[in-house]
Amino acid sequence: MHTRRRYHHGDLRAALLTRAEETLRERGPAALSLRELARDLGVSHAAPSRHFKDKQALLDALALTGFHRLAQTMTAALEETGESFAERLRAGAHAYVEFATANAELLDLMYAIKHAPEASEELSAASQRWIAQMENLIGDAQRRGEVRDGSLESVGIGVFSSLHGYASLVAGDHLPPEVRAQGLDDLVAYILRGCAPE
Amino acid sequence: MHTRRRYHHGDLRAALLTRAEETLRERGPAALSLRELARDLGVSHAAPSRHFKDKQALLDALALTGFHRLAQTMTAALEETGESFAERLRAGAHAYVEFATANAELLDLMYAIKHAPEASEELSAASQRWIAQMENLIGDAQRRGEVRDGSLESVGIGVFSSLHGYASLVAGDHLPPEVRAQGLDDLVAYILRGCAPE
DNA sequence: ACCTGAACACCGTTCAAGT
DNA sequence: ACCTGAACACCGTTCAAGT
Repeated sequence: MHTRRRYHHGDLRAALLTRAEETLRERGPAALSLRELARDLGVSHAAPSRHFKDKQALLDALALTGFHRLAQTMTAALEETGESFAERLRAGAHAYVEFATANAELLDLMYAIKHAPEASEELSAASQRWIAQMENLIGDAQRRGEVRDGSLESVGIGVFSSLHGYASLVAGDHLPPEVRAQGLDDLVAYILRGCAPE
Repeated sequence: MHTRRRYHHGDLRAALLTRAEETLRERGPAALSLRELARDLGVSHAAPSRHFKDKQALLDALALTGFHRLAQTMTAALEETGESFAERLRAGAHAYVEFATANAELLDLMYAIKHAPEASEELSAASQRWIAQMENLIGDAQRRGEVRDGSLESVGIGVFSSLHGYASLVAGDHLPPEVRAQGLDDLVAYILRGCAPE
């Protein structure tokens, strides 16, 4: 029992990320401090630097885990639904908005402007993965004749923008209550109109 | 000449906001420090607290100036264009995206989740002003028969979401280059389809 | 009214040193 | 490899005191 944990409880890197996400969710990004994380995990304040070269590196890693979880959520949601574009879009939209509201601060971090140059490559790849996911969805629907012709980009840009914009506005609590109530259903109907064949 | 400025150069509050926006733009939000602002303006580090009760209050005030400038920009853009919905939408979309790219960090701040409770009322009022602006635009277009019937909210939600989402994605550099090139034109066409009468 | 100066309790980061 | 302890140069905030 005493050889299992050498200095701390096993995997400091993972523990830091987990704890960081908790405080991010509970007390916001401004409250995130490396020293406090170290204190909470019973480790010296210099220990985190073994795993993250600086604070930004930890934030970048946190954002990356967010994208991975988002991709999983989306995939799971799309597997559990029907084949029609309307059903798949609705499922995807619900999953994205649910993730956004359940992880509002993390979503902010994921799409934050300031990322370290080293991490930004990995991060933008991750952010473009769900764009690709949506593009696949659109491509399939085009082949089924449920979405208008045109390049994936030209049809997709509206879908990404609508979904991301709505999720951001809802997560940030920037929509008046009248809009929020029926909002997602209205949005899906609007997206379907924007995608409908001519 | 020596009675004009007592301790500093006249209006510390305005000077703080101006300087803060400069460093926000040039070095990002993490680089914003009250002490450095005070140093730059040749004033003691405790002076800012006379005008902003804490750092968050300064950030909130900065976000508010952003909303005011955005509203001005939008109004100006809409005054210089034609009467058709297509023209007005295009003008508004261009203005919003231009503002977003020219003030990317500020936009992040404006829509940040974490605002002080006292300021959030004023801020959400400001954020809902441009939503109202868009709703007016939509209402006018409905009366002209250029936009489908339905409540302003149900038609508007798609327009806000699309515009805000696209602006955020572009400002944050989260769109692949292929998409960015023709993106705004594609987006406007998509929004028009989503709004078109049945 | 508006600002200063000192004080307090925090930060992030680095680096020799320990195991 | 992984972590500690001390050190350095910063922070935000508060508060008596000055003009």
